[in-house]
Formats: sequence, structure tokens, C-alpha cells
Amino acid sequence: MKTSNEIESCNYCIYKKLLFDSLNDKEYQEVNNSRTEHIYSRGEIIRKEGDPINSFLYLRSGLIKLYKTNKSGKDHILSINKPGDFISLLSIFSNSVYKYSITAIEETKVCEVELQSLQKVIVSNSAFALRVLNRMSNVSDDIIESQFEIRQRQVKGRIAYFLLFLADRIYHGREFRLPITRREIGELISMTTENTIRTLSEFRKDGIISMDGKIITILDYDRMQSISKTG
Amino acid sequence: MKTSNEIESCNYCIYKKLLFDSLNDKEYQEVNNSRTEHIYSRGEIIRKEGDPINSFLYLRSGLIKLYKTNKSGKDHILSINKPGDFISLLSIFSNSVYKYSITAIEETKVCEVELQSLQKVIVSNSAFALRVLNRMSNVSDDIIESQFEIRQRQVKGRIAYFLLFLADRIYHGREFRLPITRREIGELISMTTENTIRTLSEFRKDGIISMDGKIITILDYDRMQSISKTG
DNA sequence: CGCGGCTTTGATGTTCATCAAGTAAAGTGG
DNA sequence: CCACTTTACTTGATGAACATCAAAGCCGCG
Repeated sequence: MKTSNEIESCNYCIYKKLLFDSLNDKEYQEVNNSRTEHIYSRGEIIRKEGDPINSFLYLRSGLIKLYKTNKSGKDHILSINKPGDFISLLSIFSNSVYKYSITAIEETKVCEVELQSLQKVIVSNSAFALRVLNRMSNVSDDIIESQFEIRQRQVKGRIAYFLLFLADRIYHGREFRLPITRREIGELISMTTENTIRTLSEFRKDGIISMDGKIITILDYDRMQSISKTG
Repeated sequence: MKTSNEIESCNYCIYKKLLFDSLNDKEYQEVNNSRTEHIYSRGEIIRKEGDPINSFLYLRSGLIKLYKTNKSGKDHILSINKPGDFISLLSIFSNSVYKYSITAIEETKVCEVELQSLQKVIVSNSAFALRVLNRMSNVSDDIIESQFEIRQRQVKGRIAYFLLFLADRIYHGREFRLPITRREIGELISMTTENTIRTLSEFRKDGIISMDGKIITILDYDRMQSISKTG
């Protein structure tokens, strides 16, 4: 992890509109003065389940995964998040430690604001508080939603759902580089690595996707959607 | 649904300590004046996915299920909640409609506070706001936690996990009446009704539980725990 | 260059869903 | 309150979906 010496201005940050718009100058200074920026490279752990929470984190650029590790040491990915999503969940108000681990799956820039400063501003500015809550609850709701969608499908449908998630919500295009390994896809959709690979290969053989290592192109979008719905 | 004419005092309510303790007299009046009580009998729908949110709900007595219905019409239960848990999720601050359906699975008393009153008090009293958030985020976190636990087990482990949940967290004893049907257990643990029944029967044959209709007694608690862990 | 993690495919067996068919229990209308 | 209808429960048989084990090629990195 690298901490930037020169802090970037928030003027062009997506969070400017999403969040900080409702702050007055003094409040903004309070937040900004306690704000630091950190850059994590692919694979670096940002926070571990059980780490103490003493700051509020949001993702400025890059991509992260939220996951939990079970007693056997197996990871289960809860969600993949992009800029605009919060990293900190609501636990920052209730739990003293992180309930989930967070790892960068691409080079990722994270903004960190000390919890004390955030709380000060939240108490004084209820419009801001509402926005923070709003965003945080979205993260939880999205996790619950996607788990709901995953659990009612079988392998093919799960893979299709995941590929469409990447195409539509993350990369906004039909060709992209898989940000995670095939093992991790398995950890996300609750399947073994082998079956994940087998299903991707089937999609390739059936002409639904083309695949070159991690580069995936969705060739038949309609069929993919149909598999995601029915599978 | 029956609406009580005489509103009960909050003095002996569990939420008194959990929530309303931090309110001053004026704030308490604000909340209490807009508060109504409703009694739902077993099976009655309290809110449906998509219903507009215009109040804040909490469970005073009884038992409810939170669930979502998929496009094929199949229900998936997200959680079972008891008094002390909130019914309203964080969506009350962000979404205008319920994201989950809520149904009483036992005779249930629900307190309802108009959203406007709640928001007024939240803005004026940050200690109260924090407590509300706290409780609400717990509900989301619990859903995510239990889905995480369920998805890494197979049938026997899932059933064992669920029975231990009932014994330890809901009924605080080894003998209890199943609050939901076997089909609903399937909807909760993502299994078919038949396999749910078969597994319960196996547990009975193996002397781990005894079963008389909906009455379950856990005979061998240790073995049940071991199945929940390893299965 | 070699080691470890990732990827791939095949063979095999287990777990689970589906279908079928019947009993029991619970709710409903006359 | 009883006949009727629906829903819940149960068991067995069968096949599909999936995990596991095994073995080998690939790739990146120190």
C-alpha cells in the first residue's frame, strides 16, 4: 500500500456530487483535513475481517472484493465493488471491527477519513448523514440482492449472471478482462473451480463467448441473458 | 390485521431501553403520538415487496419472516426475526418501497411510527439516530451472515444450523414447535421440500432429534453441533 | 530455470432435484 | 358440524447436477 503525498482535489471526484455537495465550507474542511489517500495494487489486502474500524473508506478508482473466510480457510466472496460504492459498511457505526475482508482486485485508490471527523459532520449536518446512510445501505442491499439472485440459479445461470454483471455494471461493454481468477469466480457463486471452468468452456464451445485467457467477449448477448434468466 | 384501540405503555417494552431511552420528553411525545400498534395473526402479510414505505416498523412480540419472491413465483426466505429486531431495514432512508416482503409466522404485535416523526427526532437527536442505525444495520448484517453460513453447508449441515438457530436464538431450549412449514424451511436453506423432510427423518432415525408433527426435540445436542460444523 | 498458483480436461461417485403417489392435517363453505 | 378441498407431509425410484480426485500443461515471478 502506498500513501499519496499530494492529496488530489475533490473537485473532479465522483463523490463530490454524491456526498460532499451538501457540506458547507467548514464541514468540508473538517472532513478534508483528516482525509488521506492510499493506493493498493492488485491482490493487496485493504482490511481484514476483525481489523479495528477507525476510519471511513470509499473507493475512488479501481475494483475491490468483499469476502469472508470460513473456519476451513475457504473464502466466500460477497460482492465486487466499483468506484461510487462505499467500502465501509454500516458496521462503522455499530461494530468496532470489520465483519468482512477487503482486497483490491485491480490497482485501487481509496480515500480514508477519520471516523471522528465523519461523525462530527454527521451530527451537525443531517442531509449529509442521510446521504452517507443511503450509500451504505445500498452496499448491504446489493449484497443481499445478488446472493438472492445467485442462490436460485444453477451453475450456468450463475456464470451467465456474473458475466452480465461485469459487462453491464462494471465494464459497460461486451469485451473485458476478468478481474478475478476462475477460483474466485467459484468463491463468488458458490461453485468449485473445475465446474466454473467447465461452464466457461461450454459457453465458448457453444459460441456464446470467446475467451483468451482472462479476456472475455460476449458474442451472443441475448442467449447469455436467456441463460441467466432460465438457468 | 387488527389495530389496537388502546395503545400499550412503552414502559415495559424491550425497545424502551434499546431505543427510546435517549429521547427527551418532547421527542418521546413526538414519536409516541404518531405510534400505532397492530396485531397480525399467523400467516398474515405485514408488508409486500414493492409496498410504499411511509412508516418505521418494529416487532414487539411474535415472529416474522423476511423474504423475496422470484419471477417464477418461488419464495426465498432471507431471515426469521424476533422481538428486538427491526422490521424496517435501512431502505426506509433510501428506497421509497419495501425490498422484501414481511409475513407473521406467529401471532405478532408490530409498532408503527410515522416516518416523518422518526426523521424529525433523528435530526434533532444524534444519539438516538445512532441507535436506530445500529439496530437496522444489525438486521442486514445478520441476513448476510446467515446466508454466508448456509451457502457453505450441504443439506444436513443446513438443517442442523437452522435447528440450532431456533433452539439457541429463538426458543432458548431444546424442545420447540417449528414456526414454519417444511416447505418454508426449504425456502430458507435453498433446498427442496422433499430433501428437507428426508433429512429431518434421518435425524429422527439416527436419534438426534425426536419429532411429533411440528414439535421438535433435540436429543443429541453435541452431535447436532458437529453436523452443523462439518456438514 | 524452477516453483507455485492458475487453468484445463477426464473419470467417477455423491448429493440433490424431480417425478410420482399416497397419507395426514387443516381450512372452507353449505 | 360434516363433506370437501386444499395444503402439508412422507417415502421411494430415477436421473441430472455437481463435487471430488487425478493428471498434465501453462504462466508469471523471483
